[in-house]
Amino acid sequence: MKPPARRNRSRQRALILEFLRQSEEHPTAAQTHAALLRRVPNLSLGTVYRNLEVLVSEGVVEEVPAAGGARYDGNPKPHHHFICERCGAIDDLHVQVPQSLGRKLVRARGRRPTRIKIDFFGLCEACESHDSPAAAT
Amino acid sequence: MKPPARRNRSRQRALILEFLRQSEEHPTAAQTHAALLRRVPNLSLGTVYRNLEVLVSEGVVEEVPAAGGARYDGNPKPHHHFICERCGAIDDLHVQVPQSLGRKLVRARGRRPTRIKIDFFGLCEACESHDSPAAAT
DNA sequence: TTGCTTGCAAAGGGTTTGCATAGGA
DNA sequence: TCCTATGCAAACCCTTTGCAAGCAA
Repeated sequence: MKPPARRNRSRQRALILEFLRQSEEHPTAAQTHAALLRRVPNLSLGTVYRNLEVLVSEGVVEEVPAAGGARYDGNPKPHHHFICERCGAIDDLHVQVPQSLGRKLVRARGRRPTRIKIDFFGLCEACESHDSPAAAT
Repeated sequence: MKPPARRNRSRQRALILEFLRQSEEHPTAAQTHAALLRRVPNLSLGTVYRNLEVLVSEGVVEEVPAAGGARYDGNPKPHHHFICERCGAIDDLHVQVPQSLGRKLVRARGRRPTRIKIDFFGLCEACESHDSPAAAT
């Protein structure tokens, strides 16, 4: 089997998790690093990456592949995303997934999904209000 | 406005699109490059990237952000993905999305999604059959 | 003391870009 | 001819890794 890795507590890891939990913006590794630099002046980017990997493997943080680099989500509850097609901002959504979706899939393919993630694309509030008639793309 | 870029036909671009359309595996740029190298011996990776960008901007190819690099999907019809949690393989699915999903979202947030993408996670057939009791992760 | 963690810096891998040449309309 | 597209290689991220020193248990 796989013995759960023996780990020490580390201030850095705790701060990274805290930051991701209180953040709403699904930060990248670099953003996380920049934000924590104020509190841990010589925090290294490598440490951030290493700890993100640990947190993801522990299941307390989710890695979200995105154009321009992975983003990290400190929300442990299953949820979905609303992604702005203009600025790329990601918002958490807690929409209930109809059971029928999973059932359909089982019927269609004989596959049994363990997890379903839905991405809704559209304009976020900020971009929608900036959406003046003459605006360029 | 934005005058649609004037473009020449190019053998390379045509072949890239053809390859993505006939492929079922959502290839990466590198895989696309490797596959076409047989037919265009000195095709350059840069050309592949440049053309993928063009095809994506034309809407005939979809870019799928994924861990380990972007993947490209030549299927122009809206569809969803079944992603193997073990090997990362991506399968196209044509499950019908309940209208109610979008409606719920509009009610909950006042947002109007233009597009909904669903990722189903689980084990692909190959990985499921390899899933012997003593198998390591 | 033991061995997990960190910082730092170098190395990797994917993607983009500059430039001179080749090719399509 | 005019302008787009290509090939090649260097440049650019983002991410991973090696190593010696630091810290938790």
